[in-house]
Amino acid sequence: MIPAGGWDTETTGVDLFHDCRPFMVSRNTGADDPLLWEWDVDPLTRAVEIPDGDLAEIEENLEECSETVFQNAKFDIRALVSAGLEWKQDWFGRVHDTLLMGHLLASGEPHDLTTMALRYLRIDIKPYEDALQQAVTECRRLVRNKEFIEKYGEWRIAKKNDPGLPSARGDEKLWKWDMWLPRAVAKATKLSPAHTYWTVCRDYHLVDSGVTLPLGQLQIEILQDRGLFALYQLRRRLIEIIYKMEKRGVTYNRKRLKELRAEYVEQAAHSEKVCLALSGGKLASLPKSGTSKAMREVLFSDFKLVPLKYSDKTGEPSVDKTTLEAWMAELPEQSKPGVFVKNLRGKRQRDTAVSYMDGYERAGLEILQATLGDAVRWSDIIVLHPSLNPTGTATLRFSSSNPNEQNISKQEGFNLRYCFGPAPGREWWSLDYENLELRIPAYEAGEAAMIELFEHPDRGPYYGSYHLLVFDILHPEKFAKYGADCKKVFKSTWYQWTKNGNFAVQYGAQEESGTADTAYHVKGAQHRIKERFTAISELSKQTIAFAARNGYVNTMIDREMGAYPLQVKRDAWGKIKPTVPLSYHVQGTAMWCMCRAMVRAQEYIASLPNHFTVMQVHDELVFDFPRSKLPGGNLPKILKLKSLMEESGNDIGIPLKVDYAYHPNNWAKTEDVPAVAV
DNA sequence: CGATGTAGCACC
DNA sequence: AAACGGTGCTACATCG
Repeated sequence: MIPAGGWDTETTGVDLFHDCRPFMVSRNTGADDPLLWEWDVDPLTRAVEIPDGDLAEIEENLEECSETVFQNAKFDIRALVSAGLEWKQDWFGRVHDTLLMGHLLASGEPHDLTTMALRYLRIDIKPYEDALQQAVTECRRLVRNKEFIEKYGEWRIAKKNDPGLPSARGDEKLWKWDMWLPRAVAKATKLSPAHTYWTVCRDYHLVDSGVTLPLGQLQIEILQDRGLFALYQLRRRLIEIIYKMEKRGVTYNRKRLKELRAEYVEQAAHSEKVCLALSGGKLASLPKSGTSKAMREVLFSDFKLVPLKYSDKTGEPSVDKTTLEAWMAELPEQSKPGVFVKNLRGKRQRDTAVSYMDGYERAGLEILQATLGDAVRWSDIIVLHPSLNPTGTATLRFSSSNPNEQNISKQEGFNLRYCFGPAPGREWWSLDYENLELRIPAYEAGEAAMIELFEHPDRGPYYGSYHLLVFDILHPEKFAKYGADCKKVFKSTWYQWTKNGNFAVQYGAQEESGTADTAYHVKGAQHRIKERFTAISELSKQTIAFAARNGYVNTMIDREMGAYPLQVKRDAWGKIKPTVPLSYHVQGTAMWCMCRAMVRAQEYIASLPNHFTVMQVHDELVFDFPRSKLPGGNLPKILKLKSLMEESGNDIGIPLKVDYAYHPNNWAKTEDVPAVAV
C-alpha cells in the first residue's frame, strides 16, 4: 500500500496572516484509525495552545506520506505553517488537491467537500456539518449572555471589526470561525463527558478528512480515464506558486494612501455639498451607495432626466455609471442637472476609492524585518496578503479576495495603483499579454484583418489598435480627418464609446439585443462590424453548437496536455445562453496560457534569490525583484520572463505578445528602462 | 439583531 | 424568456 494521507485542518478563521490558527489537524491513511491532533483555543484571546512535540509529530507524518491529499491544499499548508510547522519544499510535489480536481472534472458545479463527497462517493457528510453549526450557534449565543460574561469573562468570538480578523464581515457565516467554541464551553462549564459539545467539532472534522483521501483517489482515476490527468498535473503546480505569491504579498505605501484618501474624502464632501445645494433643499444628504427615493425624485421629477434602463429585479430606473455618463454627454456642462450628475458620479467614484483604501488599511500589516530580510522596519510600507483562488470562477480565471488584488483602480484621477509598489530596496515589473482575448479568436478563426493588425503593430493607419480599426468602420469621416488622433480628439466620447462597444461584443453581446449598439452610440454598429469579421462570427456559431450538444466547451488544445473542458451554464429553461460559449472558450484559453506562464515563470525565478511573483490580474503578472544597482538592470531577467510567457502561445498555436513595464517607484508609474541596461 | 437581497463600482 | 462573459466589496433596505 502506498503510504498516503488524507489531510485536513480546522482553523479559527481564514486570516492566517493575522490572528487565525489551526486548532485541529488530522491524517487519514484509509486503513488504520485516523491520527488526530486537537488543541485548546484560549477563549479570551483565540490563541491556540499547541503541546510540545505535536508539530514535530505532524512533520514526521507528512514526511512519511509519499502522496498527500487535501481539499484546498494551499489553505491547510498555510494553516500548519502559521502554527509553526516547517513545511518542506519537496512536499509540494506530493500534494494532491480535490478542489483542483473537482474544477477540472466539473467546472460549473460546486467544489466544496460536502457536495463532492455526495456526488463521487455517495457519502452524506452534511448532517455532521449541520450538527456543528447548530452547536456553534448555540454557544455563540450562550457566551454573549450577561451571566456567562460575568462568570467566564468576555470571550473573543468572531465578529466584524476585530482587528485581528480583517476578513470577518457582517455577512460572513461567522460560526465557521468559532468551531472551537463548543469544546471550549464544555471545558469551561465542566459539562459531563458525554455531552456532544466535547466532540461535535471532532466528529465533523473526522468525516471531512475521512472522505478526502478516497475522494482524491477516485478523482485521480476519473481524470486518467477521461484523459485529463496531464492538465491536472500542470494545475497542481499552481498550489506552490500561489502559496508563495500570497506569502510574499503586495506592498503599498501608507503615506501615499493616506494622502490620496484625504484628498478623495474632501472632494467627495465638496461634491455632496454641490448636489445638496442643487436639490433645492430636497436632499439632506446623498446616499453613500445606491439611489434613494428622494434622489430619484430630484433626478426624474425635478430635473426631468430620462431613464435609460430599469432594474431587472425591482423595475426602478437605474442611476448607475452608464446612465450618469450618458446624461453627462447630453447635458450642458453648466446646467443644474449637468453639474449635479457630474458631482454625483465623482462622489461615488471617490467613495468607492475610499472604501477600498479602508479595506487595505484594515488588512494591511507592517512589514517585519524578517519578511524582507532587511534591517529596517518601515512603518509606511504595508503588506497585504490577498487570497487567490484558481477554482473561483466557471472559467479558468482566478478570483481574488481579502482584499481583492484584481480590482485596484487605474482610472485617471482615481489611480489607486499609485499607492502600491516596491518596498525600499525592491522594484516591480509588470508583464501583460497584449490583446490576449482578441488575439485568440482572431487567429483561431483566421480573421485576416485582425491578424494583419496584430502582426504589424508598427503599421498605420491603426498601429495595432483594434479600437481604432473599429472606430474607422463606424466613423470613417472622423477617422479620415484625424487618423490615430481620434483617440485623443474623441477621448471621452466616440472613441470611448467604441471601446465600450468593443468590450460588449468581446464579451458576447448579441446583435439582436442592441446592447453593443447602445454602448457604441451607433445604431446598427454591431451589424456593420460583424459583416467585416465573418470568421469570428462563424467560430461563435460553431462553439455554440458544440456547447449545445455537449454542455461544455473546450479551451484550445494544448499540444502537450490537451484541452480543458469548461461546463457551460444554462438558463432557466435548460438551454445554453448564446452569449456564453465563445466567451468561455476564449477566456478559458487565455487563462490556460496564463497558467502555463505562471508555471514557467516560477521555474525560472525559483533559481533567483528573493525574486517573487506577487500579483496576477488575469492577463498581467507583477514581479517584485531586488532593486538592481543600475536602473533597469533587471531587464535581461524580464526579457527572459517575457519570452517564457509568450511560449504559452506555442502550446496552443497562436502567436502571443507580452509587454513589460518597469515600476521602480509605484505601480501607477511606468518608467523608461535606461538604454545602458539594454 | 442577524440574514438576505439589491445597487453600485472597481478590475480584466 | 432573454440576449454583456468572469469576479469581490460596501452600503443600504427589508424581513423575520
